[in-house]
Amino acid sequence: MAMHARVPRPRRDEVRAGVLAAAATVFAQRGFAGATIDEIAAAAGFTKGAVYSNFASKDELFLALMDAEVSARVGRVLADPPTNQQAAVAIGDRLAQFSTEQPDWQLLFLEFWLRAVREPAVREQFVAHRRALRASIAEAIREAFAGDQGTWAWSAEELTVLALALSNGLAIETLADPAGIPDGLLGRVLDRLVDA
Amino acid sequence: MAMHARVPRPRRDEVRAGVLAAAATVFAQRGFAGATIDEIAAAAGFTKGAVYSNFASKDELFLALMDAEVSARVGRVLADPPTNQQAAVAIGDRLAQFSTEQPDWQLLFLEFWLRAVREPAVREQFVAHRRALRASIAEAIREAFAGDQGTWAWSAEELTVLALALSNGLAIETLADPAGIPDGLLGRVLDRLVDA
DNA sequence: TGGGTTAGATACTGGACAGTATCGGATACT
DNA sequence: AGTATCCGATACTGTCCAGTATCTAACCCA
Repeated sequence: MAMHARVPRPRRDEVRAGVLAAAATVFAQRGFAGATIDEIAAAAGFTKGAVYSNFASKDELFLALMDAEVSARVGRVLADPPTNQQAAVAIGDRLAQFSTEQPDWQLLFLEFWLRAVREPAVREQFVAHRRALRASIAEAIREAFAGDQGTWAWSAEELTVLALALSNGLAIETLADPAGIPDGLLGRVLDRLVDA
Repeated sequence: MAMHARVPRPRRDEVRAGVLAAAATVFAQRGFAGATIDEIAAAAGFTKGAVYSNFASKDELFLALMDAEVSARVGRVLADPPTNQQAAVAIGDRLAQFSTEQPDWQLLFLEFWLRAVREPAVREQFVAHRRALRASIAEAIREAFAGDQGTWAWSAEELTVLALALSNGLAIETLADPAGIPDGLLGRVLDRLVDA
């Protein structure tokens, strides 16, 4: 007669979190279409059943993932706001870090973006998140440079858009061809852009 | 006895060109994975057989498409080179036009990029194209600003990378959320970057 | 003009995968 | 303890689609 070790079942939210984490890496590695629910489940140490027990569909899993990831980034950009003249550079470096430290995220971000452009439901969420992110950064910039903005060629919003665009654009070039792109370019550009 | 109208068969290169054109729109609309050979063939007015008669696989079709598209862009960026102080702005505007006039291509470009990051064979071609493009633009910049470079904060290569990154980054933001991004930003930034 | 060749059309195959139906064991409540 | 409920595992289904085998009409050259 076999002994049965008493193995408590993982709690539901642990399962959900595990699936989300696995989904992040698998989606990033394979792309949305290339990723399979089976692989995501296996990577999380579960089976397909667990995934469908927690998420209604592949799309919903994807959206939930986007929700979680973007919220986390917004938090990181806002945390510990720089308050001196180097704020723009600091923000630039922080943005650049996202890409270099976690290239997976850059891939995921573009996957989100591609789906957002093609599917209205995804797009709505994406745009909302993106605007929130921009508003947060613009506010941080405004605070950091309080009283100084008259001398700028840019509004805080424009500078935000530029920083994000540069960050993403450079990340794209860098991820595909690291050798071709000089380091620290983002910081230098931002510095020059805010240098009155 | 039925009459047979004499319908000449389209020439081979016409078929190939038609398939490539159809592939551009279908891939852009559906993404690489979402696009089917059947749909591409139908959009071109042919059947799957015609596609496989001209291209060995879906991957090769995609690569051929990128080849054609990128070559065309390089040509357009280099054609009629601006030779005055406004060169950077002109180049910036020209790049921005690509995204606004033909958003489809921006989608394709990113789709291709995602594939390049994930698949070494694709990546090789991508990097080669990208470097050729950068070299061409850098050369054009150098010619346009001949004798003037000593005063720059950037090398021609750096300026090229910045222009491309800004172009792509801004296109990403704009395509997802046109309302949130001011017009003409790219030109203004480039102007400021080269303003000694 | 006829026979060989080319190239696109048609019909089919095999595999992959999202989603579902059902099962059974763990948990929770009395 | 006994019973109901939850939730993940397992097994299955239906569909979609890349790629292929085969066919045939148009092309081309002698």
